[in-house]
Amino acid sequence: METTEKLDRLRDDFIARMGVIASNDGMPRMSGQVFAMLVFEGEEVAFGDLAKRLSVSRATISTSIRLLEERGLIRRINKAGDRQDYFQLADDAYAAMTKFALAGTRRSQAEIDDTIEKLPEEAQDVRARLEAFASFYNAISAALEDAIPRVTKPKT
Amino acid sequence: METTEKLDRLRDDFIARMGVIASNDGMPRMSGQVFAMLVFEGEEVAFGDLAKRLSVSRATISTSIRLLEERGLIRRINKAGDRQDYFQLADDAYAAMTKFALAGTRRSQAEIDDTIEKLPEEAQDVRARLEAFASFYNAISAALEDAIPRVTKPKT
DNA sequence: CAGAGTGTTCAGAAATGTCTGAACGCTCTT
DNA sequence: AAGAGCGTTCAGACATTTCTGAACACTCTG
Repeated sequence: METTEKLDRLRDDFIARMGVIASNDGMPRMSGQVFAMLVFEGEEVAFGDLAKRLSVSRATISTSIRLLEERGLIRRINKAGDRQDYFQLADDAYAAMTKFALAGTRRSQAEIDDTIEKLPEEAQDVRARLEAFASFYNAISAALEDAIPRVTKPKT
Repeated sequence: METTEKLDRLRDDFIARMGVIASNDGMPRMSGQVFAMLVFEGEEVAFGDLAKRLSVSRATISTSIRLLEERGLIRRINKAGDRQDYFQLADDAYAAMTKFALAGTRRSQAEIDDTIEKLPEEAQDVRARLEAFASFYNAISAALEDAIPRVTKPKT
């Protein structure tokens, strides 16, 4: 068997799995697959190739890419003399991913804190329980924060 | 205004928000709402009351509860002389939640590692990129692991 | 300037996820 | 035994998310 063919099968399998993982994490499956493709390839991949190799319409690629760009996970490259857009993993994709998760836990904590503030004085017991819940999100946030430097690409 | 009414409004608002948070985290909205209700109430809540106060069928409560029990977030209580089941937050609900998230990141890492193992020798560059991806999940896993003791309820 | 190629948008189709109502097995009461 | 009340299951209704195809604006080429 060709080593190229083998790599192709492996890549497709990898992409499929990452799609599932993405959708478990509350993210569109397709965005996970685009991300996986870029991880696997390393080199810049053209917009049109993404659609072709993932067997999906250009419209879908467009919206998937918008999400990934918004989160700072990929970057768009404009090659001079080529009308197509190319894409590549962002420099600090993993740090960006962690920061995004962190923003989520912070937001959750803020929602709880907001409820706590509105509680009447008498509801001491409710307050204590909500504070425990908020502490949980706080601990997770702290953990993610600690992780950021560890996932950040060391400067070369 | 009655302080009880105010609490009721606050509770409903809290429950609604936690439903949204749950669904953002890739978990059924209803499970998040049941969880929120139990956090807010503190005391045991009857199966029937959950359905009534969340305006949802008993079937829905049954499946929501199954999920929460499987994840170790709540516990079921059988009161002698009462045919209804009651529910309460599990002792270490937040630790269980963290462990569940940890299991997810570990699984993701394992999927990547599995692909890495199958890579042919020649594909050094692909290997390096997948390893970076796996390291990311590894760092997050480590961070969550560190968080477990911090979210665990201190023994009284 | 006409034509081909690009990425984006959006209404609607398709797929997926979630909720319900009815049927069921169980236990307790009468 | 019969009946009432409980939690579970599952097919189907419903709602939401995700994908597509067509229309569009833009740019480059001939």
